[in-house]
Amino acid sequence: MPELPEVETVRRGLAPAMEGAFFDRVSLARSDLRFPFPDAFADRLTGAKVLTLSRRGKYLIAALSTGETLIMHLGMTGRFTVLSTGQNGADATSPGEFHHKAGDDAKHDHVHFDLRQKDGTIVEIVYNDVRRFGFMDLAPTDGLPESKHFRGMGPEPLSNEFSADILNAALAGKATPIKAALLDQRVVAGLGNIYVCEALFRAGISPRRKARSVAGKRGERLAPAIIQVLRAAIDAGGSTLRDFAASDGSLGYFQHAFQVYDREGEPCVTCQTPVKRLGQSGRSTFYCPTCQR
DNA sequence: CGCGCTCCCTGGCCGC
DNA sequence: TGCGGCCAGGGAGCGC
Repeated sequence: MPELPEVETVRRGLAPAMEGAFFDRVSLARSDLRFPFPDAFADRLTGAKVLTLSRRGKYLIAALSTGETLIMHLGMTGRFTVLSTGQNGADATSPGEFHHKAGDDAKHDHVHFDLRQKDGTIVEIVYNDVRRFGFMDLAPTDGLPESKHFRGMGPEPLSNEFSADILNAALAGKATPIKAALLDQRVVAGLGNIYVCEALFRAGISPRRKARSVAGKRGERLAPAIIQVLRAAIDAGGSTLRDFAASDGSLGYFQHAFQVYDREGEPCVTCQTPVKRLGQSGRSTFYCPTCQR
């Protein structure tokens, strides 16, 4: 479940291999993931230089020298593995040069990128996605914020565009439970089920409370709680939870710091009340019925 | 338009 | 030991 911290961790893992490098070869094992790849996907990438690798919400964004941007979403189980062949391209197709990728099944390797580095070496990046909820797209770099994946997306929670006032304004008038509101990428970008549960716990707010009743005093607590839990998770290198591995194959440790998520029946870290599980908008919500009001 | 629900996809896990 | 069913969940789409 890569959410913002995990995607940021992946970005940091991929950036050294991608920024300033050229797509030397692109190959697809199938014509679609969650959605079909865009027309001539491989051709449009081949030869392009990666100018920057950034992130918006849960999306990875590679700005290219061609005027297009490569947009990548990891869905539920998407992972990137960086394979250094140590040689300049000739070895890239030699099976002996491929490093073993612990935990991955090659039958779910869907995309291969060969990236030619400034020093001429080739670094291979493999995208593996068991459930194929991830996808890739290309869009003109010019006007990207208004393109379909980003239009209407809420503020980046770790940027200056996010604050308690901004959050309160987005929640005002919403009758939906605060849990559902925070999962809505138009309210704030990058939160998923885990970090919404954790942020609500840290802010002492019940996931069942109407969003509009959070706007105000509780919103003053919620915005900092969101920022803090995301920062802590990024610092820990992202959580791993079942399917996730960082792009360099290492695992994060934030999962050990979950205070409510996936802890049904276990004692609340604050008051010892058993953590409750609740179904909301088709997802599980975990919360402390005593601490969260 | 806002809101809530289903679907997509696979593998891990649980109960029988 | 095998098998059926449930669960994980981000985002698109659809219906009310």
